[in-house]
Amino acid sequence: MHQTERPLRADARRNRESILDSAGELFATYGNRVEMEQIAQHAGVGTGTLYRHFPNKQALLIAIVRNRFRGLADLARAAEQISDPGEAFETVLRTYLEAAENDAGFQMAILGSNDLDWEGADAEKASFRKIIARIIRRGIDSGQLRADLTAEDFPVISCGIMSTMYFKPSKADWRRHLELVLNGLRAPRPQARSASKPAAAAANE
Amino acid sequence: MHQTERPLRADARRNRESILDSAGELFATYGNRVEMEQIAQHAGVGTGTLYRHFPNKQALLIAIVRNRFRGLADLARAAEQISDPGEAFETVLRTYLEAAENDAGFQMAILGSNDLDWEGADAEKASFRKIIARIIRRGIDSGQLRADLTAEDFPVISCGIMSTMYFKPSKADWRRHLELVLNGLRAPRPQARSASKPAAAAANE
DNA sequence: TCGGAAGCGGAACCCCGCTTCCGTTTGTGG
DNA sequence: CCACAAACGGAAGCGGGGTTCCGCTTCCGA
Repeated sequence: MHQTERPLRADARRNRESILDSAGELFATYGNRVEMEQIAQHAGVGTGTLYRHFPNKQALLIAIVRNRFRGLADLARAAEQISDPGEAFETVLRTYLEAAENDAGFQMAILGSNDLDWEGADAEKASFRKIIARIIRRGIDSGQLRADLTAEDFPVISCGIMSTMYFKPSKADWRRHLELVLNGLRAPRPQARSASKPAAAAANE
Repeated sequence: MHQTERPLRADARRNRESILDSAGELFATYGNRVEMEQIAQHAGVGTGTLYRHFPNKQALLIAIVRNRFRGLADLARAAEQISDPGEAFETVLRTYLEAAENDAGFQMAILGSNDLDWEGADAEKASFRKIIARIIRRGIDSGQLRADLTAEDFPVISCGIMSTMYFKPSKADWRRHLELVLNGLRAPRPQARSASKPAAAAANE
């Protein structure tokens, strides 16, 4: 279908780049409330040029969010380098959320916002899904994460904590939320394994 | 300012009621995407009548969400009747989320959606805030909830789990998310208090 | 250097949903 | 039963923002 597309003219490529940059920046701040004209202006082009490069607003947004997907994968890879498995896990989560804190593009990448049709973004998505799976597995194997935790839990959890940023006035408090949740993800201390209470635990019943 | 407002004409009151009902129902399903005309039609009135009763769309939505606020307070009061403090807490949370599952009005009541100015809804809000505070206090005093849990955590937590409903395809999985989080809210088993590992815990290192 | 294709700009267009306006209908107190 | 204020309906108005259109400009290969 689109093999051998002749390379863009020099000015066109520059503009395309500029549009993506501007759109990324403005979208980070304003979310889908950005207007096409706003983007055009910031990029120093006319709206017509915008539409030469992207058929409509949604296509432009998808292009941006795709970039963010790649960013998430990078963060995950970086976290994977950490030797302590538990810390690796907590670091992915934390850095994801920090990235999302100031960038609606990352937010959307994490949420997977359902009112956009993610055409081809599945590829990028799967790419870091795999990394996350490895990190979680490592955390479980080391006994630091609950054994029943799965890779599918990850987007749910990050989505949940992230929503705090949106909706709750004290924006900084997502960190507390994070600690609360992490606390629920850690494996119970191994010595408690013999669930039949040893002696002292008659309290709650 | 508005003392002694003469009672509405009979038909007017009926219409007002019908509008609130229809709006509540449609808003539950469609969220702010409902159109005023849609509501009018469903209520069997003209759009003009809508605007006779509510100055604009936002005012109508606020009226609905206020009702939902009251609904939340009812749920909280009901849960408070449960004798076991831990279960009382878990029940509020669970019933809130179940209410939200099929009603965007409840969702908005829980989120406190920031792009509406909540004019006078603070009263309703404070009303159940108090109930929640009591429930949490009871849970802490009984040793079933983490001692550092506060009433302010509650909206954050419910907001977080709720977002899962929105954004994640497997809508039913918010229940798993809930369990995950509850796990982090429960007080650590009392006997584990001496955090210095007794003996068996050499595994992770 | 020159021709023409590729690219550009931005005013105009269009759609959509909230809101307003006003002629008509309906309830109600005297 | 009458008169009149209150309430109604829905067509028209309006604003906002995405998208299109087309005459003009710029790049680039021959």
